[in-house]
Amino acid sequence: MKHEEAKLKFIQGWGSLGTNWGINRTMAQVHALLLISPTSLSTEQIMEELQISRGNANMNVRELINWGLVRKDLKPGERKEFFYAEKDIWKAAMQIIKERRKRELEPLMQVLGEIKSLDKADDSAEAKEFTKMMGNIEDVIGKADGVLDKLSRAQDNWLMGTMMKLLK
Amino acid sequence: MKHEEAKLKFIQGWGSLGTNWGINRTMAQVHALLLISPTSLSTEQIMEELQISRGNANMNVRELINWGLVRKDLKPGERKEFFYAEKDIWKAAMQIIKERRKRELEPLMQVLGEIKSLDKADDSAEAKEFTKMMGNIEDVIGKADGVLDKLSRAQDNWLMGTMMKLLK
DNA sequence: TCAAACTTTCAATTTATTTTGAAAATCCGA
DNA sequence: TCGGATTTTCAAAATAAATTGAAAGTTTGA
Repeated sequence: MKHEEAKLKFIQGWGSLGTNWGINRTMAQVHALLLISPTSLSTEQIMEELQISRGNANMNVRELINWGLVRKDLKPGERKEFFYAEKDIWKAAMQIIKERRKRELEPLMQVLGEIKSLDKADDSAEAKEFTKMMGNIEDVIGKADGVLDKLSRAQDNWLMGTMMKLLK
Repeated sequence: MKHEEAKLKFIQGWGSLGTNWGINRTMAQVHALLLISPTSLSTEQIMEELQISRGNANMNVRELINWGLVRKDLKPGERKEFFYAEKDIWKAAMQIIKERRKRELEPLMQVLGEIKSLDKADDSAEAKEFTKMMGNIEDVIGKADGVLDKLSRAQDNWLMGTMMKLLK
């Protein structure tokens, strides 16, 4: 397979993967493009390679920066901004886990906490099942949250070692 | 908080969580509704509770059945179909992991395999970075895939015990 | 076999999301 | 401070995804 062909295929693939995970296609494609680029790229280069508008390119690069997946690379003597992606996929994955945990799991736990304070006077079968389910969900999500939290802090502590054994 | 209010809040919350994970809002809401219902529900009841059309209800129930999260519950003497959801959230989570792994990770690994067979004659910096990155990604994804695979098979083997220790 | 009960399909519509592109804002050297 | 280079914003347009609802299909009891 030729380089250009493979590159396109990868950008495509990464893009549609993103789509399945609630990440917009273009953002994932910009990420893919930066991942495989040995040098940092300007907005123009991104526009050119992906055939997207300036506004779109700008927006998605900004968002990738918010996610902590991409950084600005200011070159001396250049007024333009260049961008590069964290190349260590493991680190990038941890970064994504960390962000999603913060953005989604934490609020959900919060909501579950509120909801659980259900009127105890209501003892219908429905209300009982509901309360039970809330406890159950909170428990499982809480545990998942705990693992992800540990995992995302795990760059150099015991859990990493433990996980690595599982991964061997 | 009153039961009806809490119920609504939960259905809402579960729905918007789904949205962030590439699952359509209604499907997640139907799932939420069935999760907290102590009895199985008919299509009519689902339409009524969520204020959605018959077609929509049918489609999303079908999809939940495909995901292995919901089953038909045929009541003797009733011609209608009723539906109930797996109530053990841990099992449901495993089911989701299993499905997504099959639907997304496996195809991605496949694509990466193809892409890696890159024309070795091309020794530009770009091509080298690309090949390196493909190897890196395949490695991380392969490991994640391995963990998820083990996890989803883990109902009663060693990994479950090991994970449980991490979770304590 | 018929017909009512029920489920599924799918083209048309509605709703939500993404993208564009040009104007406004910002930045920076002289 | 000015003016060109660059980035950011955002209303409008384009695209994508979800939803409806009625027609078609299926199942079942008599």
